[in-house]
Amino acid sequence: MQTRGQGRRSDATKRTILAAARERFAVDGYERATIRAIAADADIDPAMVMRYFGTKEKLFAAAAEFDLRLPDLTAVPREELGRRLAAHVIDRWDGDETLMALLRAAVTHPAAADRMREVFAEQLGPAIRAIAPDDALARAGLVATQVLGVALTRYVLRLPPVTAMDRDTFVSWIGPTLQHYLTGSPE
Amino acid sequence: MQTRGQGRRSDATKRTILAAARERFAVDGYERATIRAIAADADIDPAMVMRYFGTKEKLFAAAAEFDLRLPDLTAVPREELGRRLAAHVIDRWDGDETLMALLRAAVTHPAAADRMREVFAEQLGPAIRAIAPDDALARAGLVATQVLGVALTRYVLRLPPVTAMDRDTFVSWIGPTLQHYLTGSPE
DNA sequence: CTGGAATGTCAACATCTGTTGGCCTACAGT
DNA sequence: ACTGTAGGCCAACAGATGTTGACATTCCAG
Repeated sequence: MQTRGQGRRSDATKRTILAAARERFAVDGYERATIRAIAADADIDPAMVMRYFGTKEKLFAAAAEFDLRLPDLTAVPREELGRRLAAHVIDRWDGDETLMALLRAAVTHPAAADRMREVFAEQLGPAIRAIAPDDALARAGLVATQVLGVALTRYVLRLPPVTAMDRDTFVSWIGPTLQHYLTGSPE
Repeated sequence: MQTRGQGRRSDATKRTILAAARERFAVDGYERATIRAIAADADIDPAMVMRYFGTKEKLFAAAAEFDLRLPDLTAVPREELGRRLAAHVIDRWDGDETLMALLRAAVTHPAAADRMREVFAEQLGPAIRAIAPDDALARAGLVATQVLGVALTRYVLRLPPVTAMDRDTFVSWIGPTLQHYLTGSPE
């Protein structure tokens, strides 16, 4: 038995599988991402995937563990909240495929949709409650519509005008919207 | 041969199949919506579906024919554009599952994503060019992020705070955002 | 060196998928 | 009444999928 050092040898394999799974789920969505394809990407026998993760469903759950990594919004000047959040979102997601995996899967797979709701209930909700106690729930929902709308059109559907927009222009447009949802009131 | 009157007898069957297909695609997405399930819903043999539509792709294409039915925005007072568009979107989509079908499928199925881009290029793009010739493309993209974000969170993911919001509150929040994207400038 | 656990490989399973071709039925035109 | 044809049904195919169990290999503690 070995309990110190780099950990089990199989941990490396597990990580390889997870990386391949994340990519496949991100590109293909839950149904089209087959265990066999993931295993082939990882250069590993499909049976290993089952041995380590038990089931496709559990493999997805492990691969789609998702952390928004929201910054501490209470430390941000109130009038900059929107821009800061917009910048964070785009910086966080350009180049990370975990969100795409989760989003693509959430749209067709009920369990993934549950997880998506969890992520927003447990991460976005509290963060917003900390800076906007009134109507925090509604505000979080509104922020979600805009933020996930960006994720959908930019990273998943790849609408040309949206992908073409550079980071700063983006922040200048989306920032004020989020600011309004966070600190404004309906007209 | 019969060419007048109610049309062929099979046209009714076709319509039944299309209705069932729209519902299944909307609920399950492209991959999980099986021809067999659609046929069962329509109380028809799976082979009939193939006979009439040739292939699953073509069936989807026929079922996801989608019209935003945008109103004539040039007839709307400039300062009301945002609210009017927000109201239209929510009224158009509450209760119509065609959008959900298209959206769910577009996320995992490349051909459906193409169609989604077409819809926005051919319907939203021109409508916005008519009222905002400058930066029409970028503005259309921004509008798409917010509008599709609403569609995604309200009708597909069903985030509780978003589904809970009633029509008028919604319009009061989303309207100004769209107004800004249509007629404003980045900060 | 040796035995047993951890890792990995291989082949097969049951099931579901889109799709096809043959067959039956009903009915319109003659 | 006869026939051609459109509409409908059944059974089957080939391929892919998640999953499983039996077998081989590697590795390390004793």
